[in-house]
Amino acid sequence: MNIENTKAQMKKGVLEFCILSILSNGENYPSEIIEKMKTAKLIVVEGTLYPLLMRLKNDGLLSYRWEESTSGPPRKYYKLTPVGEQFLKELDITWKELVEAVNKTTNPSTPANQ
Amino acid sequence: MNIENTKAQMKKGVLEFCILSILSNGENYPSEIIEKMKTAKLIVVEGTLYPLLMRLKNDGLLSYRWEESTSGPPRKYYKLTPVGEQFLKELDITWKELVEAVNKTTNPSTPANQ
DNA sequence: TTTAGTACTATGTGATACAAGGTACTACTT
DNA sequence: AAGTAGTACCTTGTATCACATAGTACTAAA
Repeated sequence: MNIENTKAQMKKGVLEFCILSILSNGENYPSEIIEKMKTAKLIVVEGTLYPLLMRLKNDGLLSYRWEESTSGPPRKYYKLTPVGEQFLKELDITWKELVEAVNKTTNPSTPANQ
Repeated sequence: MNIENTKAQMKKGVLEFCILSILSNGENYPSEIIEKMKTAKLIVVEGTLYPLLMRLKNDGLLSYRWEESTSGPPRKYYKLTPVGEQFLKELDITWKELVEAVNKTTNPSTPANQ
């Protein structure tokens, strides 16, 4: 049992939310997503991101188009589908509820209401 | 892919944090923990909690004592060990960092500092 | 042709929330 | 005494996901 493992566990489910959020601001290809996550201090590696994008695409939340690159192989630019946008809204609520629930549990001295 | 599954995934790693937090305020036995979590809108079932408590105990973060009950079988009252208290402090930091990272990713228009 | 850099893909492992089922103790009823 | 309900603790099997690792393929420069 160590902090690193717990951090990894805490990230589960949250990555999905972050990726959809990033794509809601416009098209991105995987390496860009990794960069943006890193900027926000959320380290994600290829082995995590690619399967996740594949899953989101297969579930109809994302679509992509190929685009040639002048500096390497072609890139897959992903974007949200209407279903993805709807799902993102629900995830946003879910995340806020989780944060509030955790705060209630960990700060019982400062109840939110009552 | 549905919201319920994502909720379950988001809870990973967070439950550990919540349970340690609850126990930092004093001894509790499992059913009490489940009740307190439910009050905070964090539904946890026995099949999740018991293995988790066992693991935390085996890792030296928790200890317990038996106490007779007037209304059923004896109860296991859990409490934090010094190691558990230290770990909780680190988890608290980890949680705050995660919340900030997610907020940065999902609200890029309102950077926290810069 | 070789090497380096970029980009995408696939496989196997470990951790964990949960469903479902089981054991055991107490108190009340018949 | 036997049966029932309620409470409490425990175990097993499944699905999901982050990650490490390794691999494929394209471009450009040496």
